[in-house]
Amino acid sequence: MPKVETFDRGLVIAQVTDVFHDKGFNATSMQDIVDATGLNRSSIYNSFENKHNLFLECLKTYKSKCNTQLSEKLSKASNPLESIELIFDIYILEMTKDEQDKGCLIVNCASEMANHDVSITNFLQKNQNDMLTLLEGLVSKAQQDHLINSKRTGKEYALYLYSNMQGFRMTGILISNKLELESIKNTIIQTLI
Amino acid sequence: MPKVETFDRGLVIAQVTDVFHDKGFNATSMQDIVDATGLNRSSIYNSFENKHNLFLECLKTYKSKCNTQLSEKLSKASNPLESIELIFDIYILEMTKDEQDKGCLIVNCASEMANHDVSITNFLQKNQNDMLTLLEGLVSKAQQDHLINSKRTGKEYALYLYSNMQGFRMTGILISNKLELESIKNTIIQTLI
DNA sequence: TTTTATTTGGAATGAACGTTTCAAAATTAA
DNA sequence: TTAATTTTGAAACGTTCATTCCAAATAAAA
Repeated sequence: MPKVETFDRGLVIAQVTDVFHDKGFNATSMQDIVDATGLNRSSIYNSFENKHNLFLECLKTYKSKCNTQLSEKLSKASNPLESIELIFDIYILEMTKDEQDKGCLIVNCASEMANHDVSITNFLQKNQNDMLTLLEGLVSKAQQDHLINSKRTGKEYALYLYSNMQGFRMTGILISNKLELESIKNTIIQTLI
Repeated sequence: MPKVETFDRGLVIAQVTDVFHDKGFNATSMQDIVDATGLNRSSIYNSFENKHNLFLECLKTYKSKCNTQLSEKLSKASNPLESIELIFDIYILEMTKDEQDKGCLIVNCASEMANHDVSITNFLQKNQNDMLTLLEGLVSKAQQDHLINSKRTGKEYALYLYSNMQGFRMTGILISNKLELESIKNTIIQTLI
């Protein structure tokens, strides 16, 4: 019976994500979103409820796309230490692609909205847990293979790497020099070996 | 001849900084600032020109207060490696003081506004240079005293530490567990010794 | 083809935004 | 005490904000 959505939901989310990624949540207006998508206001509200929900959906899609891209690349690594290195290589590639980086949507969101909005904070907590679990798995496996030292537990190194990933993404906003970024990466890895 | 400002400019800046620190630039309204200071709109505009200028002044005051606090504490360190450790200890103290941390005003500002506003970007660049210079000085001195290894140059370790400081401040927004934060700090330092 | 459910276009909503205006109040130098 | 100069208070400015409304357009089901 009903008329059906004519637009490509995935494309729209991608377009909106670009805007949010560039300007952040608060500086992005509904008008910006209308302009970026070419959709009518009504269609946006009809399909995404409101700005907040739309942002949350962008966040979730961004996360799952990052995870997909990550596991694709990591599958090509020959060992878990190389996997960890690859994570930073992916970031370096992204940061040096454009002259100035927008940082990580999720890190930026944490800086802007953590502890202010319940649903956002929940998302960030869950994202953090997922990342820590992934990292701990990699570190533990690498420690079993004696690729990473055992001065600290897998949990501790996971936390260290997680903190470094956030710092790395922040640093990349102002520094886009490949050599400097690679130096940071190598120093981070140096701790593990 | 003139009537003179009756309010304490330093206090007002401190009050406004609290609001900006908590909510960020875009989510803070002039009404929030009026409420926080008890001043009249006119007085604010008369004394600080506009919201943007006011924010910039908060940012600069925040930076210089941090630097003052930093050099006070660092002067008590018995050697440059201890100084570096103290930097992270100060952050840990701040992060665990309140249940949930607001992060670093400057890191948050970088995430929200870098590469969007010229005067802000200039401030951030200058702040980054100052921090890197300070860190390089500490590392180089510590290397001369054989407190820090020479696997990498002072510049490289400074960059590593700078990136880690940003990550540390971001991590502290969601994690306020002292043991976890100390573990991260110790792992960061482990690289140097 | 008609019915039914839904998406659209475009205008309108009221609230909140940063900023301005201007007369009144205040203070110091003359 | 007067004159000069600035800060205040309170209201108003025009603009933009997120969101809503409703009629028109649309498309699948009957």
